[in-house]
Amino acid sequence: MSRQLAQKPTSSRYRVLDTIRRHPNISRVELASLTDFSRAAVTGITQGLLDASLIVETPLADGKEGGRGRPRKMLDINAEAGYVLGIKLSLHQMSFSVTDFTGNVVHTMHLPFRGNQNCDVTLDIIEMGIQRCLKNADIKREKILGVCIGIPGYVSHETGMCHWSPIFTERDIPVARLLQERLGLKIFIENDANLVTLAEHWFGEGRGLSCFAVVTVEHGIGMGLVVDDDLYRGANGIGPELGHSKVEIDGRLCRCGQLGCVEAYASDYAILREADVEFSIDAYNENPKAYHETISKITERARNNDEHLSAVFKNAGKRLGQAVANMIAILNPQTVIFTGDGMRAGEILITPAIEEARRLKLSGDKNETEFITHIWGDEVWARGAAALTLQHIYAEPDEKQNFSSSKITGSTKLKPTKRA
Amino acid sequence: MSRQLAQKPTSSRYRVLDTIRRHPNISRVELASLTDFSRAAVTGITQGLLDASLIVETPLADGKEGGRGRPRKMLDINAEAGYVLGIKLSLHQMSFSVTDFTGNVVHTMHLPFRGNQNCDVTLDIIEMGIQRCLKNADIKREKILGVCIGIPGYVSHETGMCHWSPIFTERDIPVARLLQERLGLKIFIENDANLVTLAEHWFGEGRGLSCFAVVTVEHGIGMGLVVDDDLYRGANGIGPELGHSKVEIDGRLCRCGQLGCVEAYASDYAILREADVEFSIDAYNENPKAYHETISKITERARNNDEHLSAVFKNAGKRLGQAVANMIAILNPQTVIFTGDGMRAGEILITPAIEEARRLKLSGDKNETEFITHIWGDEVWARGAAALTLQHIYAEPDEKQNFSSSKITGSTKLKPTKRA
DNA sequence: GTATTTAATTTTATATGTGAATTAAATATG
DNA sequence: CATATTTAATTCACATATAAAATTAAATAC
Repeated sequence: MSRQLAQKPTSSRYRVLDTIRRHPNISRVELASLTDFSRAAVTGITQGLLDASLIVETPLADGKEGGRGRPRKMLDINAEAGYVLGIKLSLHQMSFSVTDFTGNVVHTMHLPFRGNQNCDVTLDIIEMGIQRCLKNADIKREKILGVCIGIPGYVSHETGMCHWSPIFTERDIPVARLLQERLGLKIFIENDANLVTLAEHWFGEGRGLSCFAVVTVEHGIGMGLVVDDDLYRGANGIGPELGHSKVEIDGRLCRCGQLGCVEAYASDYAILREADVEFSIDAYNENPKAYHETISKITERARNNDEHLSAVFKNAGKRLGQAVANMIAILNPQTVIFTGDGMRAGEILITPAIEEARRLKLSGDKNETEFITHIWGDEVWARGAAALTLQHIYAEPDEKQNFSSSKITGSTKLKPTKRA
Repeated sequence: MSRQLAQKPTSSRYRVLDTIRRHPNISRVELASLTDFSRAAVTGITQGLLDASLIVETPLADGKEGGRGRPRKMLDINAEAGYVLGIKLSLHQMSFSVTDFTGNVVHTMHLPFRGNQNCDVTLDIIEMGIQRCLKNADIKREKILGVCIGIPGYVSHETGMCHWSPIFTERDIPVARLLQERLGLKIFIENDANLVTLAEHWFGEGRGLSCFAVVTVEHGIGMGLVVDDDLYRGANGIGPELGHSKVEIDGRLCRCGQLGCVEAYASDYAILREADVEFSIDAYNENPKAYHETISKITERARNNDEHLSAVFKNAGKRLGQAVANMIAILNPQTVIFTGDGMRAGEILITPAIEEARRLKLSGDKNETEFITHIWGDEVWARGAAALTLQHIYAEPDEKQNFSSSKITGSTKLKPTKRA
């Protein structure tokens, strides 16, 4: 069991790279004060990173006027130091994205796909998709530092196992190991909501926050949690969940078989059910495309003041707010970020949710939890996949220069043989 | 703002001390393998700890037969390396306990006390109590390594501030600083539920678990959470809570002013209310002793099959179980430990709670959350206070032998006058 | 009594860091 | 315009923590 990133990494290399990432166009002196390293140490560490081409010296950015004294030499992450392949599995398609070393998406590709198939078939498609994506993006395989796959369901990042997912018919699949054997690339897997959460932390509304929750509203209600600047992964690597907390004991039937889960009130299938649309709970699996179209149609009608439908959305929102209020009452995060496809419904769902969550909040509470809604682009999960992979790359030890090569590399950098 | 233990400590000293604590009567070789230090490093580090008298060499414990080869020299925490003073503030009394360096309680003392008084008065009593407790225990002040105070309410360990507590009339009191100034001792403060949680982690049912929740049932419903072997302290240092999560939207009135909180169903005042006892919500503050006696009486009657009362307890338990089920659905901890004074009600409250929590659990879930009930002794919080203080002591750097004492102090430590 | 085994320590080497002094490269000033 | 000043970055000397290998220590097995 190759433990992946069991501890939050604290190597000097990680700290410096992470600080440069969060403060682009930074000087060594600023780095020293932000990282609490001495200037001397920063010189050494950045030299190593420059040698490895992970960072580059860049001109002083506009607006940062230089005063007196020796001008600062600014540093930045080298976007071309390598690339990350992010893959998202969902029930109706696979998405492939290549991001550069700063987490920017440089190429995206979608493959049609029917989930809930045999594991080998799915892995075949993934493998094929990776080849095609790299070819389309015109990126050499050697430049890929890692592949990260976002999977809905119970996924343990640490062990690389997928314990259960709607994507696979089997349980407990060692996805990371199997793909590593097929491809010879570093493979990471993670729950899809966690990837979104990580993306918010690195690039989105969670920047600078050390304790916040993300609520994703889509086909189901997902959740991610950052605690102490780290993803909360719960026991056995199974992270936090919101969808199956109860908003009404023994209430509506949920697709999990339980009664009263918030998903049974606020997810898209629950909304369809309340809207009296003739879709069964399994309709999504049977024809995801038609399903999505129906959702869009209904959302549009609710927006246009269809009385019944807007009441349905409002009530779904209230129920979501109740679940979120409970989560806040328990965890007291700084901020709750709402995101996901369901945000397309916009105010008709989220405004009632936030109102209800505020209404149920302990009054007189000093530390007000802040609510943010964030309509994500399709590439958010890919940036999360990049962030997760880059965390690992940042944490790797410097690869020592192999001085034994051919050329007599001159004296400049060679240490004089120790002890005269 | 002196940050207290912002990061989980990882100094070699901490790792070794913590490992010895968790594995009493351990040899250096075992230490090396458990800590991942080399044997050489362990020799050095333990030597330093022996010099500082924080650990001692002890004879091989029974049952650990020595085979061939050089016999192991076993190590243990030196119980007499120093003492910790733990103080618990509650509305009707203050408790003072002295624990030794292993966290064993060596002396306990209670002072009658009426909470909700002026801060200065309370601090006076604390100061007086500390003096008296040390005298009674016959422990010299110099042997006290730190004082840790458990306070109900919103307490930030990191800043030493008490933002709100039923104990004080004022808000935002820098308790740690004020007492430090009065006493010249290291002062730590922490939420009382967190101390119980820490005690479970170090000494109780949480040993060896890295992610578990503690639910305390007393006058209110409290909660503590250990994530990744560390106390979860939420945003602004305000930790997790369970009491004000809702089990019925717009249900019963809670003393917090909200409707439907689990406290309004399962705490002792809620039980009194349901039992139709003529106690107001404020009765506790007015006469805690009589209040406790009433609770005991009612509990006894319910145990003896008073039909109405046992239904009241059963329903309270179910409500508690519903809140716990939601907490589990959200956080997915390995284990939930029930504890607190309310455990005296025993099966008539907790059995229905656990049954209800199990009933509402996502079925087919691989990782079953385990439920444990733990009837604590009165000294649990004191051991938590000890654990918290010892964490800090463990993390301190070794105090270097001061070689400069009498002999020719000379130039060694003096900085040369700047710039020759 | 000697070989073997296991534990602990010592020795030597190395990595990583700090603080002080130095070097570098600009602006400010008389 | 030469020089002082300022700020950034680097180099140097030293401290510390750790590991790997060799050595010493203390027991049992034969």
